[in-house]
Amino acid sequence: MALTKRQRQIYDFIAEFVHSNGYSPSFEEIGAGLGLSSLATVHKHINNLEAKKLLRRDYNRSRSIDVLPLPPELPARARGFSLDSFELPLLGRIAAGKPIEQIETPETISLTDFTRAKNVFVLQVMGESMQDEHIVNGDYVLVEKTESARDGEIVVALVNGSETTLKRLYRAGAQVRLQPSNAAMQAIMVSADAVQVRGRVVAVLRKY
Amino acid sequence: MALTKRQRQIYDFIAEFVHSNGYSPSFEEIGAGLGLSSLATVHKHINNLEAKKLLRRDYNRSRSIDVLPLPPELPARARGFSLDSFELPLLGRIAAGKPIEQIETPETISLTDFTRAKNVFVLQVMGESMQDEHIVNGDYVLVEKTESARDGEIVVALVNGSETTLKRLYRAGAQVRLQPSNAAMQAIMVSADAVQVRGRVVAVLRKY
DNA sequence: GACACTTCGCCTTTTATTCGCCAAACTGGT
DNA sequence: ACCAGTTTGGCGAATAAAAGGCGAAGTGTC
Repeated sequence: MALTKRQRQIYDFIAEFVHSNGYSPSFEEIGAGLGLSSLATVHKHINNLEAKKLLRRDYNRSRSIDVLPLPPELPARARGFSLDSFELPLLGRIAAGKPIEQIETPETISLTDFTRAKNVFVLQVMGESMQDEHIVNGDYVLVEKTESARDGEIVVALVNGSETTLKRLYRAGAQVRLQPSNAAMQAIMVSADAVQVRGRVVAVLRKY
Repeated sequence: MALTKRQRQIYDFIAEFVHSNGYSPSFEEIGAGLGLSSLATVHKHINNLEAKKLLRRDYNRSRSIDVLPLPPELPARARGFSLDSFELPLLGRIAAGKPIEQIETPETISLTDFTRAKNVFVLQVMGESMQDEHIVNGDYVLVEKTESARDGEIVVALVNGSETTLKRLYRAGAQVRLQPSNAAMQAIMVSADAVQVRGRVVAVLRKY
């Protein structure tokens, strides 16, 4: 009993609404958000979603919708994911205290840049070892799988076949310096052949 | 049994009051804080919130309201993924010096969380005003367009109709505190009606 | 006896329910 | 490939019920 596209949109809209407002939307707001002019339509959708156990609500109660968790997700591979346009408008630049500087030619920022290569994976960072780099506990790093890295790049490295770490890599002759980005921590010097590069960090993502 | 808009405001007001005063408000203070002239109205709201297990109090006792915690919000992961979504494998967690902790059930991290609402735009951050937040010069912030924001969220705000800034927003009665995340900078206090929220930051992205 | 909470009746606004009707999208069978 | 039947998605309007609000009089604590 899977969701239809439209049901999916309704569910997403409600979940998003609750997430950002802290209370549930009225039928009218749902309709407005999805371009529906009749509350009857909204009502029908809500009933369907309730029957599918994705929402719960009290009869005739205003704003009483509770969003229930979706059933566990299928592995991404099994679904065939599309790399369709994944672009967000880049509206301008901002600095505290100054108005937004409008950009003449509206650019977009594409998140597909990262997947084009198709050998990108994500790691969640624990701890504060990269704090001087402004990468903090809980952040996600997008890592491009590669065996080579250039000097100064942040890499995921396997040291002595056992420890995997996230550090900046600098070559120094036959040696390699793995430099953490935390003033309180020490760099590690190891011979080049004891280090295997697993990938390099191409982006950092933090969700609020 | 979700909250209505007004109930949410009442709850937030009481929680904020207790947080900043250390004791709970009288019905009159609640009424004054929310523009209610009748204590009967306040009373009704308190009863409703009590029925929803968000407050607890003793019958007929002054200032006896206890604020109960809100039910936990669904984690983003449990909320959304769309079928044409675009996801990257989340392989594990990493902390400098420790091996990658493998995740039992390979999760994925979805970037479509951000586009679902479809009213997301991007701003590039200039300057160091958010450095304590680990948002630095050149980073991109993904901003969800919205007029309302909850306490403590990072928002894009228009102040006095002219200045647009990126700050954390805290309500304090009829005033609003805009808090920069840089110890060297001062917070701004302005009356609530001089501030327009343009959007709230949902994610930070940094490209290398 | 203050003061703060409670209860009552009544009103307005907001929100949900339901009914009938139609179009488009899927489903299964020859 | 086509037809029939079912589900899904959609409209507007009339109806009904919560939710939000008021003032005033009553009641319980300190």
